[in-house]
Amino acid sequence: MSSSSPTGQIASAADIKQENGMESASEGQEAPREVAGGAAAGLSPPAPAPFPLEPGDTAATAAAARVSGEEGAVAAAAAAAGAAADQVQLHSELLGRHHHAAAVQTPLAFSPDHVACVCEALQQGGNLDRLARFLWSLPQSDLLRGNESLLKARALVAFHQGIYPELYSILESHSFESANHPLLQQLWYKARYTEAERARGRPLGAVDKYRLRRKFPLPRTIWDGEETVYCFKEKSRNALKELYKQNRYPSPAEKRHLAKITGLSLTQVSNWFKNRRQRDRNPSETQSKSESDGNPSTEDESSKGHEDLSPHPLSGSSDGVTNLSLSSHMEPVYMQQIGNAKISLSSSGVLLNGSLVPASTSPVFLNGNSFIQGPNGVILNGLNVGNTQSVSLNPPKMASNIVSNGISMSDILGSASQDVKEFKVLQGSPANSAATTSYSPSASASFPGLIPSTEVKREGIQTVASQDGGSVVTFTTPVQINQYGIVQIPNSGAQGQFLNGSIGFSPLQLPPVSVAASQGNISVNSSTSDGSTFTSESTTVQQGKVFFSSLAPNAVVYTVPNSGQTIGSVKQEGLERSLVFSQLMPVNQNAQVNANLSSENISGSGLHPLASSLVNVSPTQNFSLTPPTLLNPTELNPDIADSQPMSAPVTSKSTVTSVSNTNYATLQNCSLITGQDLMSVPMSQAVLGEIVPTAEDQVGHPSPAIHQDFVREHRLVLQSVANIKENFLPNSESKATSNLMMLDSKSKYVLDGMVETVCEDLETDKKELAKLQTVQLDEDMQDL
DNA sequence: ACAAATGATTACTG
DNA sequence: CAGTAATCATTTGT
Repeated sequence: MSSSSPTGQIASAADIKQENGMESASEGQEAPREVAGGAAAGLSPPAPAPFPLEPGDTAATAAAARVSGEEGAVAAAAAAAGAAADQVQLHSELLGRHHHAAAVQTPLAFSPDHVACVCEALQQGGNLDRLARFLWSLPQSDLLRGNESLLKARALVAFHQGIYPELYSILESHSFESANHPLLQQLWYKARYTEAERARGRPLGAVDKYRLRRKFPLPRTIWDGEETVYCFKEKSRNALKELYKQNRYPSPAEKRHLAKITGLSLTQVSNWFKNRRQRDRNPSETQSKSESDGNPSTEDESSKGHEDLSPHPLSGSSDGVTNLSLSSHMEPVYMQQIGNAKISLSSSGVLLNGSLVPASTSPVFLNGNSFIQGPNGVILNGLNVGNTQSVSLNPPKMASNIVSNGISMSDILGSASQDVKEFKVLQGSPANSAATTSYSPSASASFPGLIPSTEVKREGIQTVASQDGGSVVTFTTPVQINQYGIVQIPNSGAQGQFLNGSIGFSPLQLPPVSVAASQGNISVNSSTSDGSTFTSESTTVQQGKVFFSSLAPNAVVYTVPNSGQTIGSVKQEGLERSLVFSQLMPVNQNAQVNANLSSENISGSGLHPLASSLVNVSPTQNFSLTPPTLLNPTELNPDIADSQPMSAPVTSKSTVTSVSNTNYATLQNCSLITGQDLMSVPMSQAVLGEIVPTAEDQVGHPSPAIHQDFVREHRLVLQSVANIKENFLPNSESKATSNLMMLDSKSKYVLDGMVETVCEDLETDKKELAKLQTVQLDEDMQDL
């Protein structure tokens, strides 16, 4: 068909659609908001007490609340932020003046991160006027210049105020993270529509809008370039056709698999088949005769899909562990939006198994099957899972949040214009999909083919991983994952393998950073396809911002490249803001990063909460996790363990932890602003026991002993929760819990979801801004 | 503007 | 709950 649109720019429609909507359709339209809200509500409550955070920290509180998803909390946070905004002004001025001065001294200064947090909070709160005022008050400092949160805020304000040229300028001048694309795209189109409406004095029809979209394609700065036709990506459609050819009535399992592969929701897949059958049945009506006269079905295929059809284009790949790229494009951001949903997280963070870790840099979510992208972060979720399944994140909740970036997004946008509808859709779609959740179910999907791949994958996985089902993923160096869930490992012949079949994220690419690599760490950036991202970030990366590795099913390890040192500490010297995990290596040598997740079934639902939490932005800031390591018993030695603590520096209050669990490990943390800006979280080490998962034992029980020790030694809390699932992944109900913390029997707590993100800015750090004391900020916030 | 293509929705059935 | 048929709404092409 029209398939080919010209390369470049056209297509934006796709995105729109997604946003707008057709997708949303079935699963439940309105659900989204509610879901989000509802879920959240339950969760938050508990949080406060346990938190290590300091009492007075309003910001922190707000953040926490937000994380939890509770609306009220959010509102409160927003309010606080709003209040803060005024004061911030003053500070910001000071900041402007003194920013050179060491942070150390300046008592009143806000770091870019803080500014970003405030921006995010105000955005979420929907308080655009305040946001505008806040922006006005900011100094034109270089420090703030490239701050994405700030740019986003400026774009929102410009939109809200109807200053479209400025809006366009902002959107075109900076490459935004994919997580922010949905929102920014909305602003872009919405502004175009509004201008056109004003110009012609009458409301626009669907066709008019379509024309405008074509006329004003999205700039690549806010669009990954993925094209879609009638809402579906061509690849997805091809996969559907393939299966249809073989079987017009796919079983639920097949549909699920297809959904997973294509990134469409189960409903969409079902609708597609339904429509297809209907149209084949009575060609006269709908269908054009063109296709086939007689036998639509058969013919169709032949006619349409020649290429694909016969050979299985996709299928071949299935086996391939390594690379495949199906179609030409690699990395669209939205790509698969996970089928159901696209989730965007506002902040940055990483979700590992359900837990979040705030990452300063860029986040990616790797989920078992699906992947969610957040603005910055990545979630690694169960990468695969053993037997049954992977962990899935349910989008639903996430969705809501996501959207949320703002809860209020809609509000915001809505206020500006009438078409709330559109936005609504946006939100809705994700949510809906989420609801479906279907993704997870099956497990792996490695490949699109029509093949019921599950089996295959599993095998692979299990093998590698432990039997728990947890699988391990290893990347050697740069890894790329394509939409279909295949991971590519470029360089190396390495051994890196992705065991999971499930992982699917499209967009992620891991840049080959020499530095990182050398150290054995990998950094993951979420970048859009544009090279730009990477480029720019390279620095960051090198500094060690990132990465994660994971290990055993239980444990997760993060590694930080930077220092070189292995174990020990990561102090953060240079890095102030980024998170750093120190490293450790995972079991595999090869692997630089390992992610393990566990498997079993985690139901998607459980994750939701987490996800949701991510979404929010919170004032987190930088944090660093120190020690990472985790290791296997083997690998870890006590020594290491000891050492680590030291590293943990300074400051602050941190918290965090990781949980190991059998089923999955969670890492989370939270951050908050600390006096120093950094939080350090020591992680644990050994926590989980062995990396190797051999047994299910682990699954069942984490090794207590270790924990205890560990714990004691470090303040960290690591816990393994025996039933994480229960706690974490409970059904929808439990979501509430998630945010929070879990106490373990020993009374330690774990923070989950704290993260948040607002701090995407960490990047700004590159510049190495001075660290401003945040304390002040905190205080301010408190005051507020 | 018109028409075709396509995804989604609704009502009904088994 | 899955199928079918009818129908709507949007996307896309002319």
